[in-house]
Amino acid sequence: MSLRYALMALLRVGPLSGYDLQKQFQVSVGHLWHAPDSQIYPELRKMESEGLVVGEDQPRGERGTRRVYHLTDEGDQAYAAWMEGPLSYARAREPANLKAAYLESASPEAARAFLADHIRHWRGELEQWEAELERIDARANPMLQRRLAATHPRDHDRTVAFKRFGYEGLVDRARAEIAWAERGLALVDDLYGPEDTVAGHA
Amino acid sequence: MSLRYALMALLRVGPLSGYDLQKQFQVSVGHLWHAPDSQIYPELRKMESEGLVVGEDQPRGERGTRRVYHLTDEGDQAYAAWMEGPLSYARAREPANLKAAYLESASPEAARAFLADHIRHWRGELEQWEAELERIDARANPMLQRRLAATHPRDHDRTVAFKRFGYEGLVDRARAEIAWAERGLALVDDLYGPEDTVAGHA
DNA sequence: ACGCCCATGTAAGCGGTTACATGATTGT
DNA sequence: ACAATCATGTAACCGCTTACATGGGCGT
Repeated sequence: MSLRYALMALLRVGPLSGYDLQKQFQVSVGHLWHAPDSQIYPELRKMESEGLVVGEDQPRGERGTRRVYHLTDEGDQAYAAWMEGPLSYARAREPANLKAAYLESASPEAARAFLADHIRHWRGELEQWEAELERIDARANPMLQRRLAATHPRDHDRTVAFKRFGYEGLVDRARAEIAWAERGLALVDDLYGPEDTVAGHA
Repeated sequence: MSLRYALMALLRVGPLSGYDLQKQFQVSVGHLWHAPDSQIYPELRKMESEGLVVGEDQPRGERGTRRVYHLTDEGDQAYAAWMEGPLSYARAREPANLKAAYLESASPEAARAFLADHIRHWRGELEQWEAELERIDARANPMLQRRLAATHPRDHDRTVAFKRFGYEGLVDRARAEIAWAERGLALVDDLYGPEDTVAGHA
């Protein structure tokens, strides 16, 4: 239910073609709310049918066209309503914690592999988000630049500060997941004895 | 895709009727993986059709029946395969962080309300999970008691330790969310000036 | 007799995933 | 000429949500 608001957040700074929107999405708001292009195109059509955006077919070369989407007043109001209203929270559904709670039924090797993989996954996410934080601080993200160019300089610090704040939450999350899984590895050592090192084959 | 493994984790300690399973689910593994009863009954039927469980209709009173589910060998193996294999991770899709990153387009009041609500939500979750941690430490959860009764005393510490570990991750998460949102409230004060207190109407 | 709990679902719809499908344009 | 990338989708399926639906059993 949040995809459309993520899309509108981008369209609010100016019209974009479906393709450009999708590309910008992947390197900006897509870090916060993932969506593949195969979901974005249909969602735009659906939003158009609901009057939130209008699509304008523009010629491209001889035969090609590209569809440029503009946010409508109605879309702007829907976005504002989402921003002003409460968020609904989904109940917990955490596969990693679920599995962790029953690790006594896994082999020690599988338990270690699971935890190592958890660390690997969240380290990867952490890198992405930290890199994005740096781009935000440097005001280097193209979408952010467009956004700042479209707003009064007086509001720039606010815009940057909130963007930073949103990503900081993800960074905190990733760090917490990594720390948790590291404690898990120590716990496995405690319960089963330290791992035979890979080098210990001889 | 994890629901069936959550159900099998319970059925592994012994057969349960759909109803009992659903009830036990809500007060144990349901904290880690939420599912309403309207999802559990059909999932059990589906698992039966795949041979993971068998359902046995037992008479109840004169006309009533209850369907008692047993884990099959095939189900046990599927559970083991899940435990031994890797978990697949979903890409980030965090409505709260998404909204946070665009809070400059909300009124200060809405921003504060959002953050306060975030804190309220996660405090509620935190309470649940901390209460569950206490029940784990006291070995007071009925499902945990059944589980321990069905396993060798030598393995009890492990079982309890991993269950604790799983919930600790959720507790960490909740604390991180609360700390983040509190920083957010401070940030809003910084950016817009401190809130007029409710008492400040005079 | 009544109400609460036991007991088990169905149906419609939504958001998302995965895989597939097609063709035009631009730069080398 | 060819490749990369621009550009836009469709179709099938899956897990989950929400609301609705029904009836028996048991304790007071």
